[in-house]
Amino acid sequence: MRGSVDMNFLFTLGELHRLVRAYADKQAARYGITRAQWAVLAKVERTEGLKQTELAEQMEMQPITLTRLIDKLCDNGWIERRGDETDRRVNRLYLRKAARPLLGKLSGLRSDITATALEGINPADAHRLLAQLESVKENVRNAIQNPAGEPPRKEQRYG
Amino acid sequence: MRGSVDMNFLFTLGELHRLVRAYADKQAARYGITRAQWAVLAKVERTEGLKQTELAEQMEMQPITLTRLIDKLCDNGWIERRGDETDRRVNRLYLRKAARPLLGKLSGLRSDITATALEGINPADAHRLLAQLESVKENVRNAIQNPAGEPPRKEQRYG
DNA sequence: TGGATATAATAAGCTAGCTTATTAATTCCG
DNA sequence: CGGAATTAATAAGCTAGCTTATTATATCCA
Repeated sequence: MRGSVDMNFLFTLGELHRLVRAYADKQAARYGITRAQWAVLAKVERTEGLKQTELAEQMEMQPITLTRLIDKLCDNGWIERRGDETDRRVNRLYLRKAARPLLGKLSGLRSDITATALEGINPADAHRLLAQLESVKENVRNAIQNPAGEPPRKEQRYG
Repeated sequence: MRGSVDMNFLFTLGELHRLVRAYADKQAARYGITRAQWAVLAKVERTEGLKQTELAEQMEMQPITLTRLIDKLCDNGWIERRGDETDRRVNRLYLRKAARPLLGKLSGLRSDITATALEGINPADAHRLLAQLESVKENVRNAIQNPAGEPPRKEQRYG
């Protein structure tokens, strides 16, 4: 039995997230950016040319949530939307030069925050922790897509 | 070096939290409550008579955030505020009878959600995972209270 | 070919976080 | 005692999530 684990996993995650967000937002505010916007910027850095829907899916968020964050990143001149050449519904996202110095600073900040958060946990354990979090993510993603009691649906297609 | 861990901890936590919140909120909506309100209700169940400030501190949230959640729990008749007898600034929180059946259902739901999330992780590993998350919480709480570069301040007192 | 359906992005309005400021009550101490 | 400082709770207004609905464009198939 998971007994005592029942008591805590759901709410511990929420409390931890609240603390980490507060801490990261406070640090990132020095550079005029929030943690949520930073996450988007980091994804665009890693994979330029993504569609908004693709990015939203990768970040486990709804497209409308992403739209607002992108609005702010564009307002600050860090990224830009470019229309897709063959599908006029689609925007693709690219870095602008102004983002470069910021990205350098954020890279160092990410290391600092991670080191602070994981202090006292040895590298092997930290690695396993991350892997377990990814595993939990996968479990929850599956549960959302295939709710218990409903048969798993096939991939939807046009038509 | 933590190398690859740098890449992922901060944002993985955010993505996991988003997924779990979406999942838990969808489940809890069947009972007319949100996950955030549920967390407050569960704390009050465990420790009746808490002051709002004490509860906010335990939940790692700001008092004003808690005020709003309590408003809704009171509106629904699940808890009530009672003035402290010796300090008229203070509200203390108590369950109302109407919360009992709800709490029973939520208890089962919590087990289900935890089981879903931690599927495939054996109990010993799940236990260690929880302990590590608590440890990370402690690290971040300390970092917020004693920012690097500033000397740790003594406990503040009246006067 | 053209209507039904699907998709991409966004708008409106909600919850839940936050910071900063306000009000009422309490405590400290000169 | 009485003023200064502190604390408890809340208000106002922001960010970032969400659901539901809208608009424009693209695809499928009869």
